[in-house]
Amino acid sequence: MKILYNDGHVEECAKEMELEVLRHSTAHIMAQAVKRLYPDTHFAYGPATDNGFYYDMDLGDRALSDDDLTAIEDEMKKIVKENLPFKMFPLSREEAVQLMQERGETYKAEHIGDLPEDVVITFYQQGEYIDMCRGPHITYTKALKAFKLTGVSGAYWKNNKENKMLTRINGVAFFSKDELADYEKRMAEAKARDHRRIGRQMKLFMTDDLIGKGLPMFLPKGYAIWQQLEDYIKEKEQMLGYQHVMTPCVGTVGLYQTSGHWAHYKENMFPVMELEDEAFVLRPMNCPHHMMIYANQPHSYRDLPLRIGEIAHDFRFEPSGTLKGIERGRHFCQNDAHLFVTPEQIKEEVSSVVDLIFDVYKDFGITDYRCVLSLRDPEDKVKYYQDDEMWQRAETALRDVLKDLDIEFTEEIGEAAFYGPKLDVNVRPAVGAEYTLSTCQLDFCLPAKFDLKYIDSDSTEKTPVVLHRAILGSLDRFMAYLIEETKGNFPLWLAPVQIKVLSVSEKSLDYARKVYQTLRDEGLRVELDDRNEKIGYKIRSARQDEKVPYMIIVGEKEIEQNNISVRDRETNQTTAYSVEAFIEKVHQEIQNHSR
RNA sequence: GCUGCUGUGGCACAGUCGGUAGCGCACCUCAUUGGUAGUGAGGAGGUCACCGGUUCGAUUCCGGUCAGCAGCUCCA
Repeated sequence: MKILYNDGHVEECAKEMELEVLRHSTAHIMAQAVKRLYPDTHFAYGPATDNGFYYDMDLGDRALSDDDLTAIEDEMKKIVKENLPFKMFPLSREEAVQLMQERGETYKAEHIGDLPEDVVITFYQQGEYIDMCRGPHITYTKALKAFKLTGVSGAYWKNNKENKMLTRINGVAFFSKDELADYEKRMAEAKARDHRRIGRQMKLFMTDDLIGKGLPMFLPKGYAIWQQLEDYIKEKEQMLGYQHVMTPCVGTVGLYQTSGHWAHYKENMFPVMELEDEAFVLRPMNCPHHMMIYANQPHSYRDLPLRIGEIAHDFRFEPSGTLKGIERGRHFCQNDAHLFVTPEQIKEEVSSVVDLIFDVYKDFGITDYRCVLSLRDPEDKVKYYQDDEMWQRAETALRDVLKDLDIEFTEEIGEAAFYGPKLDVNVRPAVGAEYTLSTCQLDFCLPAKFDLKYIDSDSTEKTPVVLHRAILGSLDRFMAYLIEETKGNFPLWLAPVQIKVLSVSEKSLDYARKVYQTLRDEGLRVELDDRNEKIGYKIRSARQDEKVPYMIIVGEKEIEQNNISVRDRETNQTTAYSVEAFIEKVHQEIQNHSR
């Protein structure tokens, strides 16, 4: 594909850049179509994205409907058919500003002011449409063969919520119609494994307006998974010397004033409850409680590291628009722990936390993640605790550990917690934006605020350092991730229903009940389908609705041979087992935690 | 929270250019006793999210509220 660069020359485009250029040019063509249909539209930014492009624009008071999008799409097709050439011309800064102002493009004019002095300001034009842009672009509109407008939403000018909200039209573009069809197929599949949908289908959790939005409730089958996760991670932690505690879901306002959370996050907390002479809030996090546990008794350096863990219920008043099933709710359960360590122990403890994270990911087969070293923005004097020396020390310490451990990571400025830098491990859900699954945060700040001490070997009082860490993050979110990764086909050890016994007919009912009871007595999560239905139908519903790992089919044949026929979810193969041999196999498999 | 879209039985959807609604799955009953992805017949279930307005009449049109979805912002 030939493209037009902003110095005017045309050249074959590097393969890896082609799609981006095509998509960005699609944004221009869309803008042209919009301008034809709604001449008083003013444009802001219109970049290429992962699968397509968007363009932010000011449409005045106009709201776009799906029909409007179709009309824009049709106009775009016309423009493609007209096969207009893309042309490029540069202008001086003054001329550029003047041209944009003449055309009413105030956002573009403002943008010129943000550009570096030495940059050459270029314009691209196809037909009657002119757009200030650094390019490069396709050479003719006919190069655009497969695109679709996917939706309209709002976005703030320059991503700042103080600014005017513009209309963003999103679209996708590909080289060919086949690729577009492929993309649409992938999107449909992603939607089908959205944890909210599967959660409802499999009866894992529910919400109800009368309970309140953002407050999911786990049903028996969802809670079965939950309990497995809780037991799993607590056992791992116990092996590593963690001690688990249980603390209340409320605390006084004073507690959060002491920690500093009050100043930063009170808008996102459920409002204060004032009773007798005290003021309480539902707790949004557990650090302060754990700090007080540490402070409950004096500590020697010999006690450290002290690892306090809790599967803790937290409440955050998240903005309504950010709620998303069990991925982000207003109540959730953290797999939280605070490690109280001496400065010398930081490296070893961070490294042990990182090991634990990856050990757990291995158990769950999680391979698609990204590590981020989240640093403070030194310019932001409001959000971050002000102590340059402390930040310097903490960020350097965390970075050094990550380097020593040979972990691949990117650094992101302004992503730190107010009290310290973080290592975040991020994943991408089936639908929606990337989020953090695990985190490990280095904190020199809260221990000082709570005046925590230990007596060092030289008999002097010193302040410990705290590592905040969450491995499964919140159990809710982790479960959301697992649902989407497995499409509800949980591994045997997690499956809410591990085994389903299906009777062929009434003649085998008694035998089926006996098998069912035997498995239940083994502590297995088993169900019996003794409905008056055909075996094919029972298999279908066990597969489709409940995604049961093992189906046991029992009929007259099995009674005669005193065995069971086991159908495997993965292979759809049926194998004959004695009940004892099957129990042995299943226990074995659960122990191994892998399939 | 902001912008936009959506809201019809438990679920997934039709439909009504204004005259109070249907299909499939699920559910219940009966018959069928069946062997590896849907046995047949019958039945029950909805004041079309809620509140107001327009109208002889609103599920349908208009306004508001609530909820869901997408994006933005945010995520200790």
